[in-house]
Amino acid sequence: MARKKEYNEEEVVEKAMRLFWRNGYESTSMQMLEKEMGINKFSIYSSFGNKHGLFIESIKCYKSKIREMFENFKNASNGIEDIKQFFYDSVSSSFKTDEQKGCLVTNTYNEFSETEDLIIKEEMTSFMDNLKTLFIEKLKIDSSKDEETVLKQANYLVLAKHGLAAAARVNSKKEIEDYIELTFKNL
Amino acid sequence: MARKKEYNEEEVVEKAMRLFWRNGYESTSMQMLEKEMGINKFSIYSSFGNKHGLFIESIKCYKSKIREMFENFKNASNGIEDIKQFFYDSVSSSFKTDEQKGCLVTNTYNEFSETEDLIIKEEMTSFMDNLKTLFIEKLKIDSSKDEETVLKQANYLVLAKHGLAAAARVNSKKEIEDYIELTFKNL
DNA sequence: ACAATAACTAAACGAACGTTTAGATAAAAT
DNA sequence: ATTTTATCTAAACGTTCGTTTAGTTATTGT
Repeated sequence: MARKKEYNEEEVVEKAMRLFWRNGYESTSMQMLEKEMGINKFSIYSSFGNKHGLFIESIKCYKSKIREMFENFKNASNGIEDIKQFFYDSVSSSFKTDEQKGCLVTNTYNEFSETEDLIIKEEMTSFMDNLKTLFIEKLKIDSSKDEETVLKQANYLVLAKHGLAAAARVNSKKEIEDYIELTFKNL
Repeated sequence: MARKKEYNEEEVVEKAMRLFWRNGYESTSMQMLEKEMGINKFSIYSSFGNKHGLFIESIKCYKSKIREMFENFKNASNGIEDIKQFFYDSVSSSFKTDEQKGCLVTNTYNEFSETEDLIIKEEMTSFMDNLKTLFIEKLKIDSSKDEETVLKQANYLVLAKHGLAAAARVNSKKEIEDYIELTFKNL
């Protein structure tokens, strides 16, 4: 055998994730990643293959970080009120620090909207489909709604969530809260 | 004197604008611009200084292209119904061709959200402030609304418009129409 | 103690970027 | 017709990018 790694892969990938979250994929250079992760290029390449591989791991890391929030959402039983709480939760990290903006998955969805990167596409689609299914589930708790209304409102909420994540990058807390309140006014 | 330019600056800047609109600023290279504009690098630099200067001119070109839509909106007198029509108008160009996605200003707003580029910031802010003022104006036509409600709804609409432009890049026509319809049910 | 080998540092790679420059071309002014 | 000068083509500039490679260091098993 030989010497051991001086870093923990899970730890450094979380640091990479935060950097990608802050700057996006293209704007984050290997040089910046070296500095942020505290290890050098050789180590990054030997652990993650290349920049793309590191990014995929970063997205998976992000997903696991927000899994708890998703579980809370899934297990709640107040219907629409839970969706609203989920909206608030999903922007709360933007308030806590002013470094992480919006949602990494949504940011990526926008940055890669014109790309043909199938791996990224799959990660995005699974996230969005999952979200829509959860919305439908919550909306159906109100049994007075017919199927068509549920689907329409689910579409609406997915786009609203998407827009919210985009807006969270540039708008103020007050503007965002006004937006969430009015979004749920009529559902 | 000497020979004349073989190209028209207004014409080539419009071609550049379409390319920036399609790909964003960073992803559009001078090489792509050469090809799309039909002139070579030297001509671009002598006419617009540099890539940044060309981009600023492209944004101005975009703004003048949508000015007509803004004028129609400004001169209409049906209040909220006009805002709704403006939302439909602002995504209609995404339907006509599937090349231009969303709104160039909003795309730029997102791409440059972390930058310190003051010229771009100013172009974005003036656009967004202008939009909000117009929304407030239209909302006030309904005199039963108090000031606070008007401001709250204006915030809501600005974010909804922002989100719509983001969503227009990735979502289907049906999803977008559902979104617009439900957005205005909350007012 | 020593050989084996994984993990480290640091320099270099080719490609692409935005930008500049040198030289050929063509049109207006004299 | 000749000179002047703006516009053209095309090659080269210096940087930065993601990636690879050569060589050093340190830890483990024998």
